[in-house]
Amino acid sequence: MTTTGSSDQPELLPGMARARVRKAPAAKKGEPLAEVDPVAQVLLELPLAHLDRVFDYAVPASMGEKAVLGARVKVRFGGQDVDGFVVARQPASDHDGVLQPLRRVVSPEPVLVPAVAELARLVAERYAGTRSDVLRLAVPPRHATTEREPSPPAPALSASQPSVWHGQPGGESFLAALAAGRQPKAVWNAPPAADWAEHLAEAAEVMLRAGRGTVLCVPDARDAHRVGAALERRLGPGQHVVLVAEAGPAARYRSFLAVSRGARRIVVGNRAAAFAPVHDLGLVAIWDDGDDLHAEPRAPYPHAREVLLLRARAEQTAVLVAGFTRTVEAEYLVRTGWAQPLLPDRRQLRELAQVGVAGATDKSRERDPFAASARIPSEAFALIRSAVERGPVLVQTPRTGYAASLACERCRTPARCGHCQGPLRLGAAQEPPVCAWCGRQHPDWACSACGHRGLRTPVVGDARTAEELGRAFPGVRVRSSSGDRILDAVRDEPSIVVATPGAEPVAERGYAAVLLLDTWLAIGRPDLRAPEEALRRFLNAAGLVGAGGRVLAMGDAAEPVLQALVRWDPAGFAARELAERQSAHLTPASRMATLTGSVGALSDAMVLLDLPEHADVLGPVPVPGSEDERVVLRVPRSDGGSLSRALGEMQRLRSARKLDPVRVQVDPVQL
DNA sequence: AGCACGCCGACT
DNA sequence: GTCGGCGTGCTC
Repeated sequence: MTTTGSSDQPELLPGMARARVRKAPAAKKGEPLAEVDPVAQVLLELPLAHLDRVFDYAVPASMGEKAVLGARVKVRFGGQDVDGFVVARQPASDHDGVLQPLRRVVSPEPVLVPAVAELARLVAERYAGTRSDVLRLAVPPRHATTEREPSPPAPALSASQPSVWHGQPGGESFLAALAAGRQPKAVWNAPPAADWAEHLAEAAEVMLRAGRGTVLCVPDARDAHRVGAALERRLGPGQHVVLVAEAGPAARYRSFLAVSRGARRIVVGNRAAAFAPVHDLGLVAIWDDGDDLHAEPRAPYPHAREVLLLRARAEQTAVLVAGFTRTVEAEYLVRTGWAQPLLPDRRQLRELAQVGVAGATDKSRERDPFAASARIPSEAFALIRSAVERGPVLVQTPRTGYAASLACERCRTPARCGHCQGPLRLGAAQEPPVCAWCGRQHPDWACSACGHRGLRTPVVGDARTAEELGRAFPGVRVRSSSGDRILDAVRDEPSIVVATPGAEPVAERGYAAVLLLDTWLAIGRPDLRAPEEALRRFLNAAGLVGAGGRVLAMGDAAEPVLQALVRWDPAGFAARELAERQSAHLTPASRMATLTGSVGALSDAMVLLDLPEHADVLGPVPVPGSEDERVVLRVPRSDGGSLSRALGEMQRLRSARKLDPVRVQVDPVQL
């Protein structure tokens, strides 16, 4: 109790305020106000949905120059000090009451530029969250020491390098459109052996030479540094920044400031880089947009691709969505005519890599699915033996403990609910399997592909691969890259590299061969995105092959995912996936959202929720491993905006009434 | 989130 | 007769 035994009046006594803010002069009642625009509109850093609006504050004369647009400030709000950003300065306020003065300008550094403030609004609206949550992702924490350093301007550009887009159909016209200041939109599917980092770097280079900036989002810091190296090769030092949290707070803030101050106009980084305040933004690009790392795990759970697309529309920029694979979302951009597809040349493709499938037919697998002979068939050993003489061989193997649940016992097609297409999970003991989305029981489930009635929980892969290969190839160096021991790159010399998906090192001149083991495990996951995700993982490994190398997948050659791999046809695969999603009313043809919370909170949330007319409500179903339940909402894509608005409105109502929290996720990556 | 205002139960 | 429960509302 601060008032105990004291005759002070802490709420009113100016002395207290004076004591606390001695360094920067306090805003005292009666102090004259700034002559120009004495009103600051401040966006408060509060997590409450109903307070996601600006509040007006008086700007004392002493802060008139420092309380610039985008500056961090401290203000008094409801009796306590809160942080915020100045989002506007105005000559007057339309607020009826008397304005509180700003308490302090934390620093005059304009860290929230208007374009990013607007982007935060768009993202918050789209994901039914608050601007303040979005800004926590967008604006890195201040680092005062770093802020005192200047951001040296970029040196002169080095001379142009030859184009790497040369052999890519449509590539040069895309670059020409960038250079001409148009806003081309493209979905690029890289061919095997492509140096994609170099391609992205060149697009940014073209943009920079045309006088505009670029944001490049890649899944992780390793990829960011790879693109950074390519940028430095093409442009010389000091033209770009790598913006990743892994660099630590000071380095991150230093990079951020170099961008916000306009000293750098190319940013490559992970998902948070999508918000980087690049001046004169001309191009936004994303590599491997199917990678889960692009999905922010903190509220409001925005996806970097969606952030970039919102930004492209708001800031009138070009767009490049790139990857070895093509997500259904990217396919949707192509299908609607919004983006142009850039595909590898078919003839060239055959020369770049020879892709095949071996072993593990259904029959042999049924008999003994884990026999080494079935897992690594003789063709694979033969390929390793011949390839390893020419260079490194990559062996991709599923992670140990790879999540798995119900699939057809015979053909391993994931078991889905006939009603809503949700994945089936094991029910309680002695109970039939249940849909994870709508909760319906399926006592007489039968496989939609083969009619078989038996279900299995696929068993998990193993960690013995490296050991096994070491025994089979004595004298060859076998290394592994996975988990927290990830290799960045391997030399161009004979070796076998066993890696889990996403942890594959880059080979200097490409791998002599790439092997994909146990493909059915990834394909058969009971996830909406399992086939798409499996193909993505396979293509990402296969893409690391050197020109003229060989790729061999262990699995069933009739499996559509592997056929798409063999034909190197991610576009065709994405087109079929999209068609299936459309007929099953799944995202991206439909917009989906989940509500998660306690049973009571969920039920009253649904009462407060003013859903669009054509909304489906699935569930609620219990969330495994918690007391909570979850409702899945689904609307036609054209109603996506209404759904987001309705969810936002519901959250504002709930927040104002201090009701138990309900977590809202719009287009959650995992369902 | 705090903090105030405002109508209905068990205490001095 | 009061002290006090936390339901709704406001915070520039």
